[in-house]
Amino acid sequence: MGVAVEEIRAPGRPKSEEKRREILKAAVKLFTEKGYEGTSVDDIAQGAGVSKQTVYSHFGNKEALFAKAVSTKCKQSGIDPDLIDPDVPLRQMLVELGLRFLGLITSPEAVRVNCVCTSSAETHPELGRLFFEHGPVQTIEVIDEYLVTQNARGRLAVDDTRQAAWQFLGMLKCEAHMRAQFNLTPQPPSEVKRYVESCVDMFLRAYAPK
Amino acid sequence: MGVAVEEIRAPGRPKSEEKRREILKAAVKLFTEKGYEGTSVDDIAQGAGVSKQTVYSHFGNKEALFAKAVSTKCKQSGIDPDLIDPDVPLRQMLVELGLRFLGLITSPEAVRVNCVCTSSAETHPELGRLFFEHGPVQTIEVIDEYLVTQNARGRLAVDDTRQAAWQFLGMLKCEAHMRAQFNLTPQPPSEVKRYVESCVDMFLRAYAPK
DNA sequence: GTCTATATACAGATAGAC
DNA sequence: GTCTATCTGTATATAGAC
Repeated sequence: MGVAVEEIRAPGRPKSEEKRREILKAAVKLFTEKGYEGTSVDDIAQGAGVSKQTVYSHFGNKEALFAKAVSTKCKQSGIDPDLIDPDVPLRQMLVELGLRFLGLITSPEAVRVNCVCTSSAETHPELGRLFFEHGPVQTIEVIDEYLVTQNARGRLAVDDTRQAAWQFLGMLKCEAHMRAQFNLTPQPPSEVKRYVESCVDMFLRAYAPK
Repeated sequence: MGVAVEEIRAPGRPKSEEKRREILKAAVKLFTEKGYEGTSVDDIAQGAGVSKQTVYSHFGNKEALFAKAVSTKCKQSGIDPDLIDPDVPLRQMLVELGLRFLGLITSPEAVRVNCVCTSSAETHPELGRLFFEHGPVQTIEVIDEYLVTQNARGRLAVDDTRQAAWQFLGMLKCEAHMRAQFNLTPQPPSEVKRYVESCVDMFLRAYAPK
C-alpha cells in the first residue's frame, strides 16, 4: 500500500482559523440583526457553512460566542478623528461634524448594535461598558479635544469642554436617534441640516468669547 | 333535592374581566422586565395565577398579548404637565424640570420599557410610534408650551420653540440616559445637578432676549 | 370560562464515527 | 477538527373534561 499523502499545513491551525473567522462573522451579523434570543446556534452554523458541533468546539457555548461577537463589533463604532481640521472655520467644522455624527448613529446597523448592547447590558455588564467606551466616549473625546484647541485660539470661551461636548452631541442626537430607534420615518435631509445648524448656532451663542 | 344556589353575577363577565386584568398586569411586568423572547406564556399564566389556556382564550396568542401589554405601558410615560408653573423664576423652573426629567428617564423601569420598545420596533412598528408619541413627544410639547409662554413674557427670545425644546431635553438626557441604558454606575447626584445647571445656563445664554 | 393533559416544534448541548 | 445523529429541556399552542 502506498504511503498516505498528508495534506501540507501551514503552522498553527489554518483550516480551523478560517472556520473560526467565518463563525465569528456570521455570529456578528446574526446577533446584531436579531439579538441574542432571536439567534440560534443552528442559524450561526448554517450562516458560517459549518456544523453546529464546530461552533461549540471553537467557542464553548452560545454565551461566550455572543460576548466575543458583540465585543468585536463594539470596537468599530465612534467618529473618525481625522475629520477634525482645526483650521476650518469653526461653524463650518461643527456643522460638518454634526452631520457626520448623525449619519453615523442613525444608520440601521448602528441602531441595531446599540439596541443589542442595551438589551444585553443587564446580563452582560461588560458589553455595556465596552460599547460605551469605544463608541460614545471616544466620540466625546474627539469633540472635547477640538473644543480645547478652539478655546486656545480664542474662538470659544468654554469653561468645561467635556460638559460642552456632551451638550453638543446630546442636542444633536436626541430626535433623529429616537426616530431611528423607534423605526419611524426619518426626517428629510433638509430638516436635519436645518436642525444641525440651529444647534451649532445656539452652541456658538452660548459659548461665544466675551 | 334543593335548588342550586347560583352565584350572583354583575352584568358582563365579571370573573373573566378580573382574570383578564391579572393576565395583563403580569404580562406588562414580565415583558418589560425580560422582553418578548425572554418571557414565556407559562410565566405569564403563573404570574397571573391562571392556567395557560385562559391566557390564550383571552388574548389569542403571545404576539397579541405583547402588543396589548406594551401599548398599555407606553401610555404611562412622559412628564407631568402640572409641574409647570409659569410664575416661578425661569432658571429655577428649568433646573427643576431638568432634574425631574432625568430622574424619570433613568429609572430602571423607564429604561427597561424603552429597551423593550426599541427592541421590538422592527417587528412591531406601531409600538415604536406609540411609545414615541406618548413619551418623548408629549414631554417635548410640555416644554415647548412653556417656552412659548416665557417668550411671550419677554424672558426668552426663542425663534423655534420646538427645536429649542428638543435641544434642551437632548442635552440633558444624553450622558445620564446612556449610563443607565448600558448599566454603568450612575453619576452622583451632585454631578447630575452640576450638569443640569450647566445646561440650563448654557440654554439661557443662547436664548437670552437681546 | 377554566382547568389538566398533550401535540408539536425547536432550542442548546453532546456522543461517536471518520 | 469536523461531521451526522441524538439527547433533553422547554417553548407555543391546542384538545377535551368539567
